[in-house]
Amino acid sequence: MEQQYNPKTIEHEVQQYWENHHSFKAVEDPQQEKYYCLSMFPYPSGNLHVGHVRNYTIGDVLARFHRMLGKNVLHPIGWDAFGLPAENAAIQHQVAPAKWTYQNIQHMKKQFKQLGLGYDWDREIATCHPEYYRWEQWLFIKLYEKGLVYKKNAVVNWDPVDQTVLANEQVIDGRGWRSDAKVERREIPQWFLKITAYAEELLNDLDKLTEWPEQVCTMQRNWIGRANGICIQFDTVDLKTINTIEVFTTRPDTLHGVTYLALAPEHPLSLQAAENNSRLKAFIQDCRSLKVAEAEIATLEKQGIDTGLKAVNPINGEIVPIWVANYVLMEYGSGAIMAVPAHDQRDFEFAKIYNLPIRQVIQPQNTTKEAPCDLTKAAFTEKGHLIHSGQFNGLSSEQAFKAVGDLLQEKNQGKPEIHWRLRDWGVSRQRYWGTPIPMINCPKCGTVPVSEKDLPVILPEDVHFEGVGSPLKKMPEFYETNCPSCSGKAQRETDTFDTFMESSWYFARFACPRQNQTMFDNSVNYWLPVDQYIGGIEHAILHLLYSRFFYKAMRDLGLVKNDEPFKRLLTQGMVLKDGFKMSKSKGNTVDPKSLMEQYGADTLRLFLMFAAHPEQSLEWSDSGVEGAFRFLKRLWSKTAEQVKIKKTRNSNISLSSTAFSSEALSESQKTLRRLCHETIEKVTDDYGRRHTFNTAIAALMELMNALTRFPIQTDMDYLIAEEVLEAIILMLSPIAPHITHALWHALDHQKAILEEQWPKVDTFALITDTLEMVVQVNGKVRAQIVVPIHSDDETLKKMVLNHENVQRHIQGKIIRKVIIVPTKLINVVVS
RNA sequence: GCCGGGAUGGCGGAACUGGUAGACGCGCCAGACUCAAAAUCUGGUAAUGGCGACAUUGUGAGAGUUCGAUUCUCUCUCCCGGCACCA
Repeated sequence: MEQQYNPKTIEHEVQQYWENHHSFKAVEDPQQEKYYCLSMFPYPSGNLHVGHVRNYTIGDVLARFHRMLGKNVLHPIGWDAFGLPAENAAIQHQVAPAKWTYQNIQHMKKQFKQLGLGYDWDREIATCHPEYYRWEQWLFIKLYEKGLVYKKNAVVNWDPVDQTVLANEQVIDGRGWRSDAKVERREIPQWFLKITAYAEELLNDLDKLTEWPEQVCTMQRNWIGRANGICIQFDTVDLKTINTIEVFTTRPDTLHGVTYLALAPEHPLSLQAAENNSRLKAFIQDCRSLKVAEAEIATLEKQGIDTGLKAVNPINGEIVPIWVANYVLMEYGSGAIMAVPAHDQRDFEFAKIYNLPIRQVIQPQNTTKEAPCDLTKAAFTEKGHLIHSGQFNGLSSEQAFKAVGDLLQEKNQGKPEIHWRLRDWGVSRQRYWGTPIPMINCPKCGTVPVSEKDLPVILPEDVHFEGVGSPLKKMPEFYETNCPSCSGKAQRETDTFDTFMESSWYFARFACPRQNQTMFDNSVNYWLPVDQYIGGIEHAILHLLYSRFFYKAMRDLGLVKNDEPFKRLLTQGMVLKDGFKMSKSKGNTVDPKSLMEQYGADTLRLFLMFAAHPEQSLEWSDSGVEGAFRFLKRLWSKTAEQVKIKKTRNSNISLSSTAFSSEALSESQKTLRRLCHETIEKVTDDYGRRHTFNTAIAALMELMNALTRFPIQTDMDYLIAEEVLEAIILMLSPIAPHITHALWHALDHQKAILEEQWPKVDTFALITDTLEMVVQVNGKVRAQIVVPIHSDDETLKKMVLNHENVQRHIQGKIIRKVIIVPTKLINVVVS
């Protein structure tokens, strides 16, 4: 074998070997346990960044590890190919989005191969291929037939100069990014998927996701936001057109504390009131220049205007003013709220600004007298018991919830309701580079879905892209068609789907990506659900929730079995540099290409897995890479040395591994074997259960250090060294697959390392007869003692109290107690 | 603003169930090899005091629970992710 580690030639050769042997081709085999490992597919932006490398290396490590455990592994990859950046590139570089995207895919594919990622390339998919999106169009029509699709008006960011809809990302400080014009909210008809029909199940099934990070489940729970409350009707005073205002509240117990109502600026009554109120009209107009983003509204300085109208509190007949306020969302509830400044922080802030009364009606638990709590700085938002609430005084918040609800229901002015924060999913995008929505607008028949036999509706790829508006709207050859129902002249939808549509089902299509008769065939029942899904924490809500929704909807259409698509989830942290998410705009990207050229893919993979726990954000540093490279070089020369010894020694010195357990081993031999098998135990757990590749690598480095210090003099030394070295190489192979492939071959193995089994723990090697315990006095470490295993408490106590350093610290003091934590620690408490 | 997460040596990080804080790596220091340098190998490396044994302090800040807290509870500061048209 070569004396020098030369990653460039090795990696190329090994990659060639995998290619020639179709090493990663996945074939269904009902006899074998399957393992479907998937990293979230990338958007083909053109350049690979370190975050990608991290994501795909984690997936590759797990796929290779489970393969060595004997499972039938599916590890596919594809491209989330539709999206806004392609349109931007089209404008910037005068290249069609399709061409730009395909070039990027080619480029990134090459880089993925250079990274040594073990994908089944036969299953590669790109979402911009008609063979892919035809099934999305087909599914959309099925969902339409099932009543899960509807059309309604919804607000978008409208650029009045460019006459185009803008993404939130394209609105900067309230202005269009290209035109710099003040953005307006505009309502246009759009398609929606009824995800709220699954709200309950999406919430409840989170409990089944025991192998998901708890924080992701919590975020989804909050996002779905089940709210148990009461819908209350306030009658308006002297108003004929709109005689009630509906509000939703989760705190009916605070109903006596209502001092005003607040309407969203888009609320029908707001608009009506503005008709002969120019100040209000101007205010509503002002609110319209807001970007369509919740964060935008929530961080606003609270503003509002009194409409002059009044409403009646149904519980006590009190007349309260009706305001229009910018902090009330039209999308949530009924677009109107009852304001209780004393017990809601946002209402409190608003009331402070406009000098509206703040009336306490809830008193903290455990307080008996009716003393007002401090409401000068903030609202009291917790539950308690009622005061100043007439007949309800003295009730707890929970009791009042029911009592108030009952009374309102009796008076026919309210009813219990469950509200969801989750809103239906708007899937229309007024953009070119996306899946065409398979709908036809007929002047006679209205909206009609495209016939199944006419699918796919193909997106024309050869277009002239100006950047203002979608080219589809200027292409009669695209939109002019006939109505499937009456055959008369009709027009196609020119909007395309939200790109989250494609990513909500691609994981299932990997089971049968070339199937052109049906969306899925029987192979989905073999491969799904995904056993391990890996992706950025930034996808914790939207992508994962949409995918869960799709899966349930597809289940109800009989397309898949099971309730949840992803059994186990690993959310990787961001790769940061100088404390920021890497992005082109910040100019802080690290190019993996130059690192790969300098050190090779194995070093880059090793470093990324070593630098941090996969779920934590990773602070990039160039210097650490050197250390990973050094480790591989040491492993290389250690193996070369071992091979040399092998050649000089008698060839018949092979012993079966049981021989290692014999009493004949020396202390140092036993110690090294024990460390080796402890390491196998730890690394197996780190890979399989904990997914902490960083600590697995640290353990392998420690074992390597021990091996380096172990002198080889006898045949037994040599055999033990070989056992340890082979264990290190095998356990490192999922992370550094090229070098370990070469080293395994150099150690005279015929089988390729990726066909080998994961090393097994020899429990005999773990046996020891002493252990080290820590001795504390009053919780401070004062000594370490080596004790025979299974020592009884009395013996331990005696040993500890006789210890010189312990004696010094307990001298002249009274021993209060001695705490013994078996196998770990003894704490002497004195005073 | 709301929801979720994070903060540990000069740096990246480890400490899994409340039990030796700083594993492993980087960097730095010293030594070996070398005419010299690079590479490589060996040893040291939280701070303070001490020749040393050892002692004191120390995990963003402040409080609390406990024999014992990086770990649990509360309050706060700063940073990161998401907030429905970036993917």
